[in-house]
Amino acid sequence: MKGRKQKQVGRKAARPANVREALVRAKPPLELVLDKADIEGRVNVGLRDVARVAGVSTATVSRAINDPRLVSEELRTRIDSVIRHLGWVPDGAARALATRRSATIGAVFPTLTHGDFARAIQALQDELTQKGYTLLLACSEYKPEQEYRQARKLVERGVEALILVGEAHAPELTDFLLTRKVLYVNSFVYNPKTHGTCIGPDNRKALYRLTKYLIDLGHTRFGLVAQSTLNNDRAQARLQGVHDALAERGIAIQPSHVAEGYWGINEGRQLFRRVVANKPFPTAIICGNAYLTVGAMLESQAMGIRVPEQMSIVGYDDIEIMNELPIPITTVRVSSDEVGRRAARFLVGRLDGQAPDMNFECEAEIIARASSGPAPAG
Amino acid sequence: MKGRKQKQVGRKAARPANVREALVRAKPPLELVLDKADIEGRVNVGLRDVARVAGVSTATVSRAINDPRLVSEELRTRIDSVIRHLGWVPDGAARALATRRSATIGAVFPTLTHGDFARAIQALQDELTQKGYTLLLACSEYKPEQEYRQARKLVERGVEALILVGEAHAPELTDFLLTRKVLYVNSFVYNPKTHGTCIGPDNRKALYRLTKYLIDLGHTRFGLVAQSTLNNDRAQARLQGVHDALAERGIAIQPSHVAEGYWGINEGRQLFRRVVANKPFPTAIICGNAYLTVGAMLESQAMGIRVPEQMSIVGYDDIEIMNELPIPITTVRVSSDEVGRRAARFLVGRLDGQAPDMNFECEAEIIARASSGPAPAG
DNA sequence: TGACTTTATGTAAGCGGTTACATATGCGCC
DNA sequence: GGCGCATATGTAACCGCTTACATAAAGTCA
Repeated sequence: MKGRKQKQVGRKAARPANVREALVRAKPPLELVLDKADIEGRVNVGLRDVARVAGVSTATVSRAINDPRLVSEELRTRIDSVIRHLGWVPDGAARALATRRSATIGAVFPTLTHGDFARAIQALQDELTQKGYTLLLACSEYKPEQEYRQARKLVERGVEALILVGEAHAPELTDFLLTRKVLYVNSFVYNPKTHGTCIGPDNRKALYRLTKYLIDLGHTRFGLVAQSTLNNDRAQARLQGVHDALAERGIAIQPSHVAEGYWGINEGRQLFRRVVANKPFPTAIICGNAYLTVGAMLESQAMGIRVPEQMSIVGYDDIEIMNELPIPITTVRVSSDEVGRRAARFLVGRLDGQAPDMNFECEAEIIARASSGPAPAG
Repeated sequence: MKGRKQKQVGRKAARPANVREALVRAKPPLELVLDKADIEGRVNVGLRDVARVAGVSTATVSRAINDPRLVSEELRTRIDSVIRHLGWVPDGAARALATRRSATIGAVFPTLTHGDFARAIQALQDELTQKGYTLLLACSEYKPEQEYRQARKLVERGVEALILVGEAHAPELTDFLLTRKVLYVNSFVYNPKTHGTCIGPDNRKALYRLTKYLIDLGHTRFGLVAQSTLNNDRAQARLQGVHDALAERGIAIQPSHVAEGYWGINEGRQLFRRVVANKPFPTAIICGNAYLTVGAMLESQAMGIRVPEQMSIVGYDDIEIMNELPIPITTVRVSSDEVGRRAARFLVGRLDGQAPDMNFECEAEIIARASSGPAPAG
């Protein structure tokens, strides 16, 4: 690194006494001193410079900014003004190193482009900022191995805790967290049986209940526009919920009425077409996420299917458009905000040595709208 | 801080020679040494421990991980295995402090919940990760003063550069960046006249052209479902573009045909109702952002207005649903990905001492769809 | 073969803060 | 007045890495 200056032997020894004492005694006009300090050649002002110019020790400056009560009124104001004039900003890395606290919390989300994750992140951030922490964010793109790498990097960056999504992680990651004793939480899931604290909805239960709701409406022929369960334990759990509810009533689902895909309105359309291609088509379609649902709904309308008279369509996740389409869609609402906020509070609490290690189940509420109704007669 | 151990006088002096030499000569089974190291009482393993266990100097370990070519094959593998066994993760803060490089870039976005910002952020992150940087993210919630605070905090955290959105910032922020000589870019805008590099579409021009496109279709009665211009220079510029185009043809817009609001489909609906309440209603409605547009479109359909026969509706920003509604919507497409990617490349380039300081205008393309057509006769 | 590179490693001084411990001063009270 | 204690400041040793400089060993070449 070429920026580094030549050895600065004697720096420490040469400076303090004379300069400082001169200052203390003479108290030259502040401006003058500042200019001098500027000129002196150091690229970045440091706490030491503040101390020198203010004529105090580094310890006092440090105290003045971290716990002002420890410093006399007079020095405090003097130091403050020097800081302002010098435009000094404390160096986070140095502070982190010295205190061994980074006041940073990391999060690895599959993606930012899902509205619910975005909302959770925003809530997370608000909450953390409020408590004096910073969020360090990374994306796994639904790849466990990338999740592992990112989490590692975050730990390397000194995060004091980690927020993950889901409960299924690469084994390396679990090992890593365990051996390093990293505090973390699995968000967007509720499954007390797995390792680690979890904060989120019980995905299985949510879809179990949604399915039962449809069964109670008399439906027996179901179709699934499912989200790929690859590397997505939430989607898996939801699917499980559907199957559990159906099995309970001895209802079988025809394989050709199940289509699995990723994400997006258009994808939803395609999958929907595939599902309804096999007559007699299902009277109830359950979709795996919000955008797939919107796609299914739009396609059903394009195909002239009457909803809910001929067919009920329900989804998961309650984004605004679910309620704004010509036929508002029945769905499951989970407060992503709450997930984010709770996760933040939990971790901060633990870091501050409070808060028991407790799982938290977020409400998953069925919002019944016009897209679902009784099964058509016959 | 109670975690700190008692003064460790003599630590440095006492350790190296004897222990190390013993190791080098004796080469006891690795496992044994590891246990010992574990037991030794230090909570976190550090590079020093790795060095000690591997029987080399700290410098060698450092080199082995940062520039392996400098270390002999033999030592390299020995060190690697010790690192793995010890589960050591280098301390980012210490490294940042020593190198005075954080390999971190900060970004302050108004919100994460806008799809285009989310996409830009994701692109940003991908690109940065690829180049070995980390993204530190913050939200301003459209408040300049919060933007300032967040940016400051990011600088404190040691970011080497900053990505902002828009060109209008709190004066304190501009000052701060200037005096601290922080590298930054204004994203999502293109206006070479302002201070700082900008990367994004020319918002004014984009809507100027969109408006002209409508004028060329024969429209003369315009309505605006505008996004609030408060603290949003992009929205302002877009509005300006509309006005410029209209002024050029001497077209006046009736004040009652302008409604301003924030965000959301529902908001779009309300604003749309307000605009069309004043007969004769406009034959062309220009909306300020994607969700307002969707709202306007849905409401127009709910009201039974025939689009585009009676009225053209156009928007800004091309999110998926714009193309999936029964009447696909004409809009302006800006590649948020590109904005993010370019911003990342630019900053990384500058940091590495390449890349000239150059503004970049992203294409803003008009995507003509079914929602716009010739003005109704008469 | 000896002076001169090159290559592999070690030594120790930082990086810019924090904080334990030492010191100095002021105050209350017997 | 002297003792104890609280308050305000200073001194300097760390935090866990990197890296300039020093050193030693192994080529290279005239």
